[in-house]
Amino acid sequence: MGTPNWPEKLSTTRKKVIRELVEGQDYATQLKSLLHRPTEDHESLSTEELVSKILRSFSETLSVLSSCEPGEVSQSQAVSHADSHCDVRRSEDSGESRKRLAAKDRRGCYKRRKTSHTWAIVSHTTDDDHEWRKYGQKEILNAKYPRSYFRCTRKYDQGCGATKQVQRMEDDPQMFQTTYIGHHTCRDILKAPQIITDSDPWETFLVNSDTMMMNIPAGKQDRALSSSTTTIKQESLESLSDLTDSISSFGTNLWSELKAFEFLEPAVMSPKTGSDNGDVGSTMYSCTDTCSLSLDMDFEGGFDFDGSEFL
DNA sequence: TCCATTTGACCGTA
DNA sequence: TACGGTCAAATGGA
Repeated sequence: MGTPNWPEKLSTTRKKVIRELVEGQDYATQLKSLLHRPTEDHESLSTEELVSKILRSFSETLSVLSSCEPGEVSQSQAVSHADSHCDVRRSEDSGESRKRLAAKDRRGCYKRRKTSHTWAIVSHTTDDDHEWRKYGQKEILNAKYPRSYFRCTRKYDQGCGATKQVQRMEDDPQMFQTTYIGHHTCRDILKAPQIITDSDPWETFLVNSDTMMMNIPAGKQDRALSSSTTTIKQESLESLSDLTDSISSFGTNLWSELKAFEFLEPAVMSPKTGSDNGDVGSTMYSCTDTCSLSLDMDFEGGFDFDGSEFL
């Protein structure tokens, strides 16, 4: 995949990402100390302000990273290619036999994404700040309620590959578990990406910070994933402190990853021919704990290198 | 008539 | 081979 301007773009992108992460790490550290000694200190920022700043920092980082993912571009191309294939089929026939022919011809029409950037939230509403179109519903084995499938309405005009799956919770039918797959690449300026309006900062935290959620101490992950946000809100101060520890360590680890990334950039820049479009993210980060947990970016074949480049 | 949703069938992955 | 994700024709509402 030839993306000539990709190195320069990455360079600026990297700087921005690093700046955002450093900022986020700084705020997280402040928050941590604030939680350890919750005295009235009017000089420093309040916890809420700090949380907002951390969230903004990570949102910005994610946004930058996703907007420069070549994989997203290639994905859109793949989509439009597939679509055109289907459209040809669609327009060429009509009548009784069409359905069967069409069904046969559908082979290769779509490619299921393998591992993409996914994260889940549990909420009483399925609404968020994006427009979604429902494209399917499926009964799931051992699940009481069907799962609904949504794609971004900008899929075809802007090639946005974001999708979400919504499933009603079995134990609490009022609540929905929403799984987001992929980040929005559409440019809907009026609607800030991944900001849940009716949520408090911690809910938003879960929405935005899939990678951080992975860093939530074991045992809390499940609760964060499967229980309602109310439960999350009731987390004790100690838990919050743990969380800020996690954020801090996430920032620190990510920082070292990025430094390594920066150091090895020439290798990154050389496209590896003949690779198999594998799960770049996991290969790339399989060397450290952080990697397997964080930055699980899936470049979907566009960012064509693997771990061997680093060795 | 257009657009969103429903639904049955197809297809990829484990 | 079963399950789950996606497609696209059919359907219904505005």
